[in-house]
Amino acid sequence: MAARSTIYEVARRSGVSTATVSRVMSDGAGFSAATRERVLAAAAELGWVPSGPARGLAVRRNGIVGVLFHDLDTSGEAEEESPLYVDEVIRGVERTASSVGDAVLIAATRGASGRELAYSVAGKVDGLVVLARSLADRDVQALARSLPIVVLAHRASRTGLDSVGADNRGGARSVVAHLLQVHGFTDVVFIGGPARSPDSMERFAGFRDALREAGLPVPRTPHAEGGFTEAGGARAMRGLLAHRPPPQAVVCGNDEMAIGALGVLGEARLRVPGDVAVTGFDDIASARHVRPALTTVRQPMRELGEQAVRLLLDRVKDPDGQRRSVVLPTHLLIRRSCGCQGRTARSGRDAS
Amino acid sequence: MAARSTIYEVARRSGVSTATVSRVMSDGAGFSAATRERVLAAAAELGWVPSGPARGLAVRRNGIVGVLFHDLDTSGEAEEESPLYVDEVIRGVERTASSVGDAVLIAATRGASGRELAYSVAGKVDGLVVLARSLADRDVQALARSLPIVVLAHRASRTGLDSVGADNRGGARSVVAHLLQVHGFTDVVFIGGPARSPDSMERFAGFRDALREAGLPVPRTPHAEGGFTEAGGARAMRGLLAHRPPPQAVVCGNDEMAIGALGVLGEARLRVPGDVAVTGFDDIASARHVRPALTTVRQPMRELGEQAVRLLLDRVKDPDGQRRSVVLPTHLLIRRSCGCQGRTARSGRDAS
DNA sequence: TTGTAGGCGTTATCAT
DNA sequence: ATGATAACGCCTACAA
Repeated sequence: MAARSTIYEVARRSGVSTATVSRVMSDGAGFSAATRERVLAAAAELGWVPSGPARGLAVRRNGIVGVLFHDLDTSGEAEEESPLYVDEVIRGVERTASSVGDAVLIAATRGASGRELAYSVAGKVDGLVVLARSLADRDVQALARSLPIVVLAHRASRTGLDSVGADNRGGARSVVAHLLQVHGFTDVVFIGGPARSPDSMERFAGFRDALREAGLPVPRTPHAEGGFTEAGGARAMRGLLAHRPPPQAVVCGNDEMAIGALGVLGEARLRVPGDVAVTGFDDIASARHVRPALTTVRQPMRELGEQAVRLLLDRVKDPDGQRRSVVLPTHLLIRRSCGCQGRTARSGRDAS
Repeated sequence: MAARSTIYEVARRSGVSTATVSRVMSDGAGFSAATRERVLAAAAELGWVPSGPARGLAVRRNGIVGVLFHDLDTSGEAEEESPLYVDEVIRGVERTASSVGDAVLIAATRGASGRELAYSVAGKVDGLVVLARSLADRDVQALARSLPIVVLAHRASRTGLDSVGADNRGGARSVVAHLLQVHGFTDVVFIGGPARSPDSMERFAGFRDALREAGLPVPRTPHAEGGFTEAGGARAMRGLLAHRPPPQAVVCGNDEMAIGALGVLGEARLRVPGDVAVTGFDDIASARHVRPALTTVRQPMRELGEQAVRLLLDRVKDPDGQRRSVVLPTHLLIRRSCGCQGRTARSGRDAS
């Protein structure tokens, strides 16, 4: 592998100046067809790839948007937090970024080491979308001073930045209302995700909304905590069963925990939905493959990523425009695990 | 959002030269504690984030590794090619890249537009891992002239570059051998992925190996083609059933197609594994959630990404070192869909 | 149509 | 311990 060649070599080889090479490469005008051919030929012969950094320095734009997300320890242990969610968001980001010719820089923060990485990434991109819990609020604020940032799944109010999120609260409220109204349950428990997850908190709030509206007692905290993982959901379910009679329904903060709960209920010889109903949140692929198929709330993960990039690109163009905050609707997906046969309803609301 | 500040402003504000600021930021030596404090304070006040491109230009290293993969059209249509595989690979790449402080630039190619994107990405990274079918061979070769590249899931021999892949052939051979030897099947069909997919071709080769070794007739081409998607697998299965009596077993090129086939068999009132056995490949999450749980071959997707980056980083350090090619072992995962009750066996081989 | 030259923000080499 | 200053590779007026 030869060393990277530069615009100077291309210029010399094709007998023109670097300015002309640059013009040719940027499809600009101001050169003859013959010149163009010579330049292109020289470039091809040398296998020249223009330096992104050099160009970025010159035009003050890198053509890169960054995504910061949270990942568990690199230790390779069993507990994996819902990679599917993040992956879908990233996919959305990638699609809309590449539709305008931008590439996507991704970086996962893991505890303390994340701060450094975040700053490093910030220096390389034109803008940053920051997922929940990937970076401390004060660092987000600090970075926001020098580049456009949109936060995703944060409690928007706290940052004052452009933000996008899903209607977690409304979605949770609608599954729970379904459980209470259609199935007439009165003994319903909630298995939450990580305590500080905004998503988990909002979903629990929706859970409480539904109970309150039904005139049932409203718990102050989730009945158990499963860290958004399948193993965690299983553990939480086991804990629940150890301390009390089985509830009529268990509402899980996400699908993986619901799947974990399903497994434990099966081992305990409890029928789902016959003995206890189960619901999830997100609608990951496994939700419809698991048996019974999981009643859940779909959140538009990919669209979240897409919207985030749209806001970001707009912000890059207009750094001082008005702040925007969009919340995407969620949809109730009724399958078997709640006791229904498979209808579908909708819920959620649009945004500002 | 203020404009990005520069090292000059930090230098002026802290009353030192840019050289000193640079030294402080790079944890180097050669400055007093007091100076260090002043510089850090000034940097914090200004919210300064060093410019990645500028630094990259100066040190000739960006701290970015790129990943090029293939994605279907952005049209948002139904058919999604196994995102899970790519996501896992990317995750592996991200983990080992970030373990050395590098960030990851991802870009999906979609048909023709991909070429341009690929060249643009190549200019921004220190090295590139190129997944199968994301870029034409000649372009890979061209890019390889100016930066380190490792190909993933290519037929290594064709490129002459560092490469990593999984033992697809051995894995496929082992499931099929299981079907033939343990279950005594003689009428087994293969549903392949995209015709030009190296992975699919290798798996089909393994399928043929097993038949040949068992003294059974060996087909020249897959019995059907399902494009690696769930919908495609369903379509392929339907086609098969329309033209012939149900086979004893259907071996699918990947898990999503197997899941699609499972659905169609159910609709056709054929029992799995009672009437026909089904196997997959990859071991995606849904494979163990679907009923019956899918007998499949696990390929170490994340490790593929990790290995790729290791080779890449080594290559960056030693551009002229010897070419390396690693093939990771695959594992047979026996579950229910083949007719067993859930044992587990292994298969595969290591590499050079 | 084409060339010259300054600037983009850092790092690194010499001096001091 | 600190400061000038020349790269790094490209773009873009400004000239010609």
